[in-house]
Amino acid sequence: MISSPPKPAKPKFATRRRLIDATARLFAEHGYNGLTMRSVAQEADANLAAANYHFGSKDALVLEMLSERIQPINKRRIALLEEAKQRNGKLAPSAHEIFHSLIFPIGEEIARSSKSRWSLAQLVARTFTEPVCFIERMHQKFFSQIAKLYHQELSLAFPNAPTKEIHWHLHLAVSSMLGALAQHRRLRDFTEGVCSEEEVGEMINRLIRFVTNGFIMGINSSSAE
Amino acid sequence: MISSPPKPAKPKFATRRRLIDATARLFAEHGYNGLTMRSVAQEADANLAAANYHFGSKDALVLEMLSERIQPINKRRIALLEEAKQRNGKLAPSAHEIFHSLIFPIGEEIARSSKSRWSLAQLVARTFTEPVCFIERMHQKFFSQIAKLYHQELSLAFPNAPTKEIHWHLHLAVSSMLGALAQHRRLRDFTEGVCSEEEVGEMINRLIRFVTNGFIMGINSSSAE
DNA sequence: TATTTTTTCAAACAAGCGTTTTAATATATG
DNA sequence: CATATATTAAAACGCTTGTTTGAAAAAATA
Repeated sequence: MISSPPKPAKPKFATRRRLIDATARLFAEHGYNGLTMRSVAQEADANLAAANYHFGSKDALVLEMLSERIQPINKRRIALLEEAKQRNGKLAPSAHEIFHSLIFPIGEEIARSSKSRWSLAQLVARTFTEPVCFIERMHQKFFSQIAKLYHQELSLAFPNAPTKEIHWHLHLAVSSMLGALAQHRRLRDFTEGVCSEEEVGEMINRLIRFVTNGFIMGINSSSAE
Repeated sequence: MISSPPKPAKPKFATRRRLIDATARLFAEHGYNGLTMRSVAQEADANLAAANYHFGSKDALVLEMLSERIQPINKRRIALLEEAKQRNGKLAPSAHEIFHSLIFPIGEEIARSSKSRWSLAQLVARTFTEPVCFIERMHQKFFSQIAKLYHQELSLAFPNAPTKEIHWHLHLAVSSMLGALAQHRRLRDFTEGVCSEEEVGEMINRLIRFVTNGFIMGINSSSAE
């Protein structure tokens, strides 16, 4: 018994962890209003009061969960963008590289979250659709700066395109990305079983090409005019 | 007083009307779970029990509202599609005509609903995002057949493209449409005031071109390979 | 080991939910 | 006008919500 582990896998913050993970799953599936403290407690196998003890309120719990899931994705986006810029030397990254850096990180995270794979896709999409005002504010805090960055980068890639055109098409591209993430779980139904939502990588690659094509064609036809 | 109106604008179904309209506004803004019977009653300037009296339940009320708003759009879609087919004679409609018939009717309805213009855009988008199961079922009833129709039409327009590719790209196109509708109200913020959400017609036209380009380029590169 | 701090747990709180009930009122019909 | 029907209105019904409480249990510290 001497070789028994000195610290028996101490579950110090285990409850906190389980609460956040349960919140992520339930928020993705039911949205903010459909998520209840009791459902979180049950899903996390914790007491009803645990969430309020650890986070103070429902809002704070959801906010904590969202920033934990979204911040890494944004960091990876910026990293991939920098990578592409350095790879190309002084040349501006191509539209495909830019949209790859925008969309690919979400695919990575979806693949990483082993169980209930496409719940993260729903979660990201729901961040944009949820009407609760504090989520809107948070999303603005998380995404307004990164949107500015992408607009800037696309302006360098398409120096002849008017600023307004870039704004319009970037908006369409981002909206398409979010729509595709939100609708991903319906892929099988929508295609009558021809396509499966298991193929996350394929969907991400197709999505990147789709918005890249839409963007390039739209920008070119507007500046050619 | 002889010329007084014989029927003083009898408000027979006026309450019913106001209840449905209020439900549409509140459902678009807050979703199913965020919509309460009390908020509907207040918005419609009616008694709390009125909605249950006229419709029986919250579910029935929302269902009635949804079918009333969505069915005309679908009918217009089919009409525009038929129109394009007859205009082209034996030739299959182009991708642009097909996606025009899919997306344009929503723009028409948004323009028709004078006040709170983009609430219908949110409503349509929410129909696809809402997690409540009965809405999913209803949406399936309303949209599965029309999805089949569009797949069929696109197969005629692109006879060399594999069925799976058409399914994938149609799914991406529809997702993009829904994403753009859901995000439309954020256009001004997202573009830092450069673009305004008032320009519904412009956004619809841009959206049609965007998804048409994404679809055509994707399909061509897949069948060329 | 004794004591302090942190975490869990069951129970209860007021507030809001959809729905029902019952009576009053307006409208249409004979 | 009288009577039957349709609609409105206020109050209450159980039930669920987020949050709080106070004591028990566990963990950490000394």
